[in-house]
Amino acid sequence: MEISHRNLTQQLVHELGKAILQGKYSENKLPSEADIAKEYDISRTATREAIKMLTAKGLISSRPRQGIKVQDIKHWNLFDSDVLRWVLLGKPDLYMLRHFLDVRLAIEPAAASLAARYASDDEIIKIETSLSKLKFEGSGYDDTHQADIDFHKSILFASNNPFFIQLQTFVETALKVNLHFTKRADAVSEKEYQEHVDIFNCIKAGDEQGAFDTAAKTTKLTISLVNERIAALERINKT
Amino acid sequence: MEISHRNLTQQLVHELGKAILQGKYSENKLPSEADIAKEYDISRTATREAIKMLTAKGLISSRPRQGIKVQDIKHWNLFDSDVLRWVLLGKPDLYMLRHFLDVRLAIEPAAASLAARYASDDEIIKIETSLSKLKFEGSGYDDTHQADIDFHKSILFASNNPFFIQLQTFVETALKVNLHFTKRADAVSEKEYQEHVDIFNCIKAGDEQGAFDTAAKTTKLTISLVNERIAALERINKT
DNA sequence: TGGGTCTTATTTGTATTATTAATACTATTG
DNA sequence: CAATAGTATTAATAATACAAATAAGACCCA
Repeated sequence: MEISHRNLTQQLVHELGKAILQGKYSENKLPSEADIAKEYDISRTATREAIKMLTAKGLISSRPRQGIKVQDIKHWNLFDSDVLRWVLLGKPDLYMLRHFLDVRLAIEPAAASLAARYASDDEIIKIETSLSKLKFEGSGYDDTHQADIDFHKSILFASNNPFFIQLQTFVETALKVNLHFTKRADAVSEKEYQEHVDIFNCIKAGDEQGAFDTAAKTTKLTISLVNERIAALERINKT
Repeated sequence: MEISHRNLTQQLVHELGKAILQGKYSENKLPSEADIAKEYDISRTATREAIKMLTAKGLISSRPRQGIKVQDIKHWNLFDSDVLRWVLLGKPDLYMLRHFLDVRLAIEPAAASLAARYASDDEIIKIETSLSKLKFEGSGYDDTHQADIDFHKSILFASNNPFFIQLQTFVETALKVNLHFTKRADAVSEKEYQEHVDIFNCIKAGDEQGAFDTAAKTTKLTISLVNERIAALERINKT
């Protein structure tokens, strides 16, 4: 196999990352460095650097004489956006989507609550801007969903907590990948828009509990929808 | 400077990680690969591999002719336990502690709630075991706190959500580092123990809302303590 | 003078080769 | 049979050379 030009190491990281997450390597054992280098027709140096990057992300480990092994999932840095993308691309299933939604349910109400307490005027304006883009009728599907993503990101940013801020890319990556598979024809509905407005109003008013509750309500609704789909799927599998 | 033998790359990753987080590199600019290699008396190959690992963790970026630069904090993988350790060791301040507690407040009640729904019998037993070690009077300070950490970890594990499970090392690292700075003479108090018991009982009974609330209550108490200390600190700084 | 283009120097990126270190496996020997 | 020494495999490190990218300045021309 060959990979395109420009940053061979980065390319290989991506190729191997995807391959690992697709379960391409049986028994969690990768080929030796030399074999990988040969397979992708690049030097062992570049190969080793790619291996090191994947090691840093917790995906693999390598020891002399033992070779390169895939680590247990509990070591994977799932909050690394690369890893997350590979996971979601590798197994785009409803269960993983629910797991992810459960994290959002933990994160986003908390972030909204913190935003209600700490957001600066600029940060409030940022949230409001993406909210207005969400409403704008003439915009296309992609723009609307980018505005949706920006809305969530700006709330995380406004939390003024570096951990939540770091989760911006986490949420963005997951939302984008999920759109691949749950793409709906309609744009954001009026009801959804109203919920976003409610969240914003609570944040602007400094109502921490209200921001928490309204944000939780929105996410919970999505979760119940996914749970229904999972339940339906399981009924089909049983028969 | 020199670094000890055995896994030079790993050692260098750690040295550079700590140095970066201590703000050792002014203007966010690191020396060139060649200079770093010279400084630590290792080859450029090993240096590059260390650089790649730090790049994978989002700490730095490197481009030809431009050199190696420290990335903006929003790119750091704060949920990587290495990065987290460097952050906490680099700036052991109360503000970062509060930020971390705010994340715990988001994570742990949610995990407890999921555990109440999904925990298997084995996972329940695991939680109970660490709880019993927490109570055992004869155990020393370190053992008690390890049991405390294990209690929180076993709840995360019992959530059966890979994202929360991944946060086990996150919580463990942060709790251990924080103990360095907030070390109290007393062990876990009777009241704290009782709160842990309450959380466990809710999980065992499958009471999702109860597990959420009791877990949140415990963390909120700690947060208010830290907030008081911060407020006191700010009063001192003003005068 | 202003602005675009070319050259050059610097730094990372990649390749190649060799040597060392760690370790699983094997054979030897008491 | 068991402890030990040997052997083979693979990653770890090193040294070196060259390629590619690019920032900065030189240069040219309208």
